[in-house]
Amino acid sequence: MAQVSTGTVSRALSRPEMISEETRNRVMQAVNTLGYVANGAARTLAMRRSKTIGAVVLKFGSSNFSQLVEGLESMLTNKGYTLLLSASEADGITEFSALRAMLARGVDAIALLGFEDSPETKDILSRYRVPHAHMWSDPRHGGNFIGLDEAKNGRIAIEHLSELGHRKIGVIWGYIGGPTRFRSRMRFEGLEDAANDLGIEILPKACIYTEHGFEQGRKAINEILDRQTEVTAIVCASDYLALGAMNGLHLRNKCPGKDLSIISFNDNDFSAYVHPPLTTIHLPIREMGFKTGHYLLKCLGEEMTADTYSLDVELRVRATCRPLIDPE
Amino acid sequence: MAQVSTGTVSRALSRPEMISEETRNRVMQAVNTLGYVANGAARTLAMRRSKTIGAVVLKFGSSNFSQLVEGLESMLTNKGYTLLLSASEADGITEFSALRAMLARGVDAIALLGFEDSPETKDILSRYRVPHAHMWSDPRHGGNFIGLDEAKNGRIAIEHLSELGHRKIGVIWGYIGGPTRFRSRMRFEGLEDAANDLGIEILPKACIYTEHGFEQGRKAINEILDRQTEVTAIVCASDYLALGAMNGLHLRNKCPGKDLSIISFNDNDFSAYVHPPLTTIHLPIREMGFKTGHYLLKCLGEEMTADTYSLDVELRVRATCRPLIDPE
DNA sequence: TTGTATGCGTTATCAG
DNA sequence: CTGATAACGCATACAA
Repeated sequence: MAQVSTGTVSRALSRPEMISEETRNRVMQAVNTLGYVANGAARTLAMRRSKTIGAVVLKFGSSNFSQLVEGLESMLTNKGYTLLLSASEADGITEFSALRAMLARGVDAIALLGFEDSPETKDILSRYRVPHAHMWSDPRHGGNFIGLDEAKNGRIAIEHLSELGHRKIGVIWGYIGGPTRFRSRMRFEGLEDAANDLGIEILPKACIYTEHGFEQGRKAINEILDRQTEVTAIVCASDYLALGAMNGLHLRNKCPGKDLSIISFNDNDFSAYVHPPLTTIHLPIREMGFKTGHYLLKCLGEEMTADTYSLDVELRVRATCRPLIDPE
Repeated sequence: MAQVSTGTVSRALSRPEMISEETRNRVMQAVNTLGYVANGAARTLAMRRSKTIGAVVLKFGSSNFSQLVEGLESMLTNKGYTLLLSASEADGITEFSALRAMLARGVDAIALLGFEDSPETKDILSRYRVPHAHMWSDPRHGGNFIGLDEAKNGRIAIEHLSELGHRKIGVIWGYIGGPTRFRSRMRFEGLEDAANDLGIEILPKACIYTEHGFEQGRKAINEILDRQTEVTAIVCASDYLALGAMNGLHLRNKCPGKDLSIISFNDNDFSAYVHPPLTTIHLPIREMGFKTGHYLLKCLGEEMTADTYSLDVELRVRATCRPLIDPE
């Protein structure tokens, strides 16, 4: 329609500077009236690059699917990439098969969440030399392990409680299986270290180790209350647990933040919406998505501006209603 | 390596029944030791089908991104499809450009959320004859409009309040722009109709029309309380508003569910985790994702089992702590 | 600056 | 049942 060869059209679209203004206009004209959209499969085949990043998010408890994916996606879109998502809880979708499917789709790089790092996985990943990153894992393991300084997170919680005057505290901790265990463990170690440093006592009788969940939090706080300890504050591993604990307190006519302080890490966003406000340590999940995208695109030789995404956690005291108690 | 032609390999992989057992084994053997994964781009090019569904979720207020996408994704994965996601809030990502990008990627079908249905959009959609579905829109508009019976939802709220004996109620309603406005409007009409039918009075002085959000809910309830009306219950359009309203009650030392009943629609999941439990009308968002996937795959000629996904809403009374008041 | 020709890795058609 | 061969629609090296 523009009276030019296919090659010229191709160049007009992907490298306009190589084409004279006149022909380019003619081509664009035709493109518009025809509503022409280049065939991505053919382009991928020819260029051996799909401009697509795969993300496979294996099901696990409190995975921050939504925030993480949002962060990753917006980063990629800005650079002209798209996100191929595999987050299925369907039966038989294993680590390996999900990965295989991604590779078959021809993704340029892969973001992983909740992977066991099995031999098979490692094998297929290395065989295809696809850039990949493990999200929410231990950043000390290397460049493609994107994650938080969990020990620091734990420390922040204790420091905050210490400043408020708490001396005897309890812990409701959530069990997480698999490779993500580390983040739970690290955070707890940070907790313990800081408690030692600051002269805070973690009463074993006020510590519960349980599954994650609202119900579990409620049960846990009940048990702790039954044990009649002297704790003035409880650290919860996740906001699910914390909200359950709050509810448990209410049910026994105690007021969170007054009779017993609760501080928690918020993996999710909803802990912002409870009353009385929970003291939460905000984890930068969305930013983790940014950082993952940033890393992968850099691996692909994309020009990336300086890494401005800090993964520092941020303490957000949401105690606008009642202050945490001062035990003195 | 298996001493066969490429054609045979292709068949061994995608149509095993056409191949003798012996050669098939030989091929599989080679596939395994080689770690061979077929090139999806080439396959797509040859078959003119990508086995990929695009979802473009335009940013808007309380979109249930996460649940909706999860539902859609699990449906697709079960049928061997994958999800190409575009949910960016990046600048300049318009309805049209997002759609274009999807088409360029060669998706077989498209799921839309939050679309204005502009002329351009319609044009490109019809030009490419790609099966598509509008999620969370008015199901009365046709087969590819997947959504809820919002009028019924409104009615359910009123019926429930009526059964509990409420006679004078208020409403905190959330404004949503764009084409999704309908769901808000429909729901409200259902509310009004049912109120008329059941002899319930919606006091204008206890009605607030506002943006969605936690803060907005808090302000709204404050205003309503200031107006000193006789309402015994408030219907909130979304759980964001409801949680804000709850908080507002607490701040004025009133107890939700005792001094004033609150009922809300829960678009999100977190309203399950508050105290005292909110009476909520659970909206089947995830199921909407299922249904969308079901519809699109059927358009693509996929064998689908009978449609078992009901989009009926479900009233979930979470009043395990304190009952709604009986105003008699 | 533009046209031509070849290759990208499959699937599908058609013989054998 | 299997092998050759021609699309599939684009990018690119090379020629003009």
